[in-house]
Amino acid sequence: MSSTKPSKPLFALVDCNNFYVSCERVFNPRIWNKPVVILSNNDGCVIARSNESKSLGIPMGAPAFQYAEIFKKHRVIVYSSNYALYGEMSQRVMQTLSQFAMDMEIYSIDEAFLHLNQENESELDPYIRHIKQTVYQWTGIPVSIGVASTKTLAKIANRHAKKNFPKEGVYIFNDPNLQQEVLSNLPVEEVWGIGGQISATLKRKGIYTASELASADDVWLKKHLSVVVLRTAWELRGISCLSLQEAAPPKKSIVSSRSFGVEITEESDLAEALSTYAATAAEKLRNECGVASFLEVFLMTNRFKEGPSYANSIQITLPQPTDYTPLLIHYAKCGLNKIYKSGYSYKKIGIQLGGIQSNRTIQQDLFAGKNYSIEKQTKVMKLIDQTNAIYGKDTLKFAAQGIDQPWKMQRNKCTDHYTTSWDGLLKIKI
DNA sequence: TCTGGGGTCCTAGGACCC
DNA sequence: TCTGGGGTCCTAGGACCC
Repeated sequence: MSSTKPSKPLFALVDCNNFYVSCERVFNPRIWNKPVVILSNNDGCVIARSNESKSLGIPMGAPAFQYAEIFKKHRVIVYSSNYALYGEMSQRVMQTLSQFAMDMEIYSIDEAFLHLNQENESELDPYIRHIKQTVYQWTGIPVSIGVASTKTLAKIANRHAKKNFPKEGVYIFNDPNLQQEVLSNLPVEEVWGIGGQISATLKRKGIYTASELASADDVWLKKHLSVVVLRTAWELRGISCLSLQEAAPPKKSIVSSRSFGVEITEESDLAEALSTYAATAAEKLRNECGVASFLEVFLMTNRFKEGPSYANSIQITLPQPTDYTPLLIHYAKCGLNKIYKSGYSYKKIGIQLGGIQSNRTIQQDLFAGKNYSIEKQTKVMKLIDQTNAIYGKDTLKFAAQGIDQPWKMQRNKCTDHYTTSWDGLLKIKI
């Protein structure tokens, strides 16, 4: 028998506190300690809130127009979302975190799992606090950290830290009795992976808390729900079923869609918007070094509005997998033409690229002597991508995307692009 | 007037094959 | 009277996440 015992995995979940709000606060100390909310595209609904806004009872996802009174009454500071800023701040946080762990999974724009070595227990707590402190010092972003033997438990530890130890912002599940107590008090729908439908089924079975889910019957869970829920139950028991995904797996599909600033009726306007989203999706596709083998166009009227409604989608198989924007625009417009019906006011259009494979597969055709034009296409797109990367998005774009873009989304309260544009640099008055 | 966008995984069921 | 059975692949749709 081998003498080396495999060390038990230990996961830390690092989660940025009120991330979008915190990003804004880094560049604007005047909004510290004040209620702040960040709105979705078209300034539609609330997607991030400061603690002060949460205390005012403003829920996540609240339509902004329904809360206009409350915003006014409590002088809530309202911003449009500034994704250029948030994306860049996220990179800074992730880069900082990468110094502290051999293995790390970037789970979302504001969350990362770290794989910790099984430290001496007395050293673990100060180490975690050191990570938190360093991220704050280097980026200005406050984070909370939860540590446990599985990802699902680390999520719970993190939430527990945020809720019950906001000052420290750190919680480690290292006492089984305390862990059991936390799980007993945690409603099952707050467990990671348990949403509305599943929790409703669980409650019909008399399972209301995380600890009841942990001790539920495996066979029943598998039969009436799924292996996903079964895995979650195991994770709650401390058996790690979800491993760290260090490298982001290649994307299987890429979506680009937006609601319009104003509703539009003409096919020509829809085509402009669709071409723009096709160009965005194609750029993402090239960043992934992928080519798409089919695309889907979808189109819809305002689902919240009374009156005639229409929604449709169409899938188009491309003659050959490609990442070439003009071709994707062409086929997207063909799709639009097939599903467009006049007489409706449209609210949203979008494109999904699917059947994504590595672009190396297709480049082999180069050597076969056929399709030599692919080489040209690749050159052209590379040039455009590089130009836009250096001089800013849309420095070069396709005529099909339109000039006036009347459909463009509204972002009336957007802050400057402090970190990604020369014009956005902070100015200091002396 | 005004209600986001972008992903993943799993499962059931149909098509198809031998 | 009589209508196999088992396996695989694909797709649509459901559920969930941030």
